[in-house]
Amino acid sequence: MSQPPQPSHSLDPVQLGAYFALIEVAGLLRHAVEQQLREAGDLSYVQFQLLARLGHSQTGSHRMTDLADDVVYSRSGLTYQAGLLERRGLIARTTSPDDERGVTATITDAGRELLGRVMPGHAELIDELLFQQLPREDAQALADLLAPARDHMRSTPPRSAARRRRR
Amino acid sequence: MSQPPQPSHSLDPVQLGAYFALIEVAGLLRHAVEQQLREAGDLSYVQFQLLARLGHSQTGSHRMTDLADDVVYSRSGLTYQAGLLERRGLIARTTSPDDERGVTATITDAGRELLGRVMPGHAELIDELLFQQLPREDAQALADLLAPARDHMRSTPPRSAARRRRR
DNA sequence: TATTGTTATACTCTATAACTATA
DNA sequence: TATAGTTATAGAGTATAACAATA
Repeated sequence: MSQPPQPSHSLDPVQLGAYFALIEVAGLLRHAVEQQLREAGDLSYVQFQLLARLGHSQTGSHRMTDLADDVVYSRSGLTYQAGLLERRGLIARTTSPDDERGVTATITDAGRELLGRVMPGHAELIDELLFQQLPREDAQALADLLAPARDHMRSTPPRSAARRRRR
Repeated sequence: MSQPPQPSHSLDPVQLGAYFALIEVAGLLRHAVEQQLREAGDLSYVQFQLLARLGHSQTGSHRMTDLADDVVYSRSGLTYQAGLLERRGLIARTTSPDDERGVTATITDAGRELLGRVMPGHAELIDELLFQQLPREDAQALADLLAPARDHMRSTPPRSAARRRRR
């Protein structure tokens, strides 16, 4: 084996610090937000994400597989969460018109209503915890810094690898 | 009630995008890292964090309460995780010398050894997923953007509030 | 034969409350 | 009386594998 030991793979202190800060900020933020969502609408964060995706889409609908890829990491996990949402009448599931195997989830009026009821407090909390500390132009900078990493992680390596392994 | 509606609390699209990107990047990153840690050392992320805190400290020790505040969100959660680590001989718990109520956790040689064994693959993964997409100076910028938010969330609002509520 | 989604199941993690011991 | 830590317990969430139905 003639590869160099692993000189490029070690993280320098700056990178390590950025990584830990990222994990910690997101963890604290998510923890706080989960409490708010639970209190305001009895929603877990995943359930909120599902409602938000559906609510923001043009049709209010998505296929289960797409939701699983976007929001959750396993299909059975999505089935579980979607079941909870459906039981509460916040989404509806119907077989997809174009593919009889597929299931299309659609947000209901009640779902939109709940989303609208939860969102203001949600935004307020995010604003308070994150953006009060961050000048507006820094929010843009943060988004720009994270976008390429997100795109890379969404597309390429570990998720598809895990998916392949699973079959 | 004469407060203004909530004009300053709504997030603009840039902020909303930054927030979602942050949550998503951290979530994907953490998910990938959790698999690596599980495979490389049969560690959960929290367990890794505990070992890392202890390993990076000068003495190799910390009080349980400090660890709970840093890494985990409830004391019983820490007791559980510390119990798992102790059972595997990766940490040791002793009553604190200065305060007989306290418990001091210390990383063992086996714990250091495992940390050392897990760390290269960990760094490699972070590098691949995050920093290959991020020029070095951007890593610094990211750390600088996140630091004030981290400090703010660590200190003030929801954790201490929750802690007070708990009593 | 491959893919979609669900189900059954087992497991990990987390939090609440009650409890013990020390300050 | 307050604090540190543990224990018991219960609940939520996740993943794996087996399965049914459609492509």
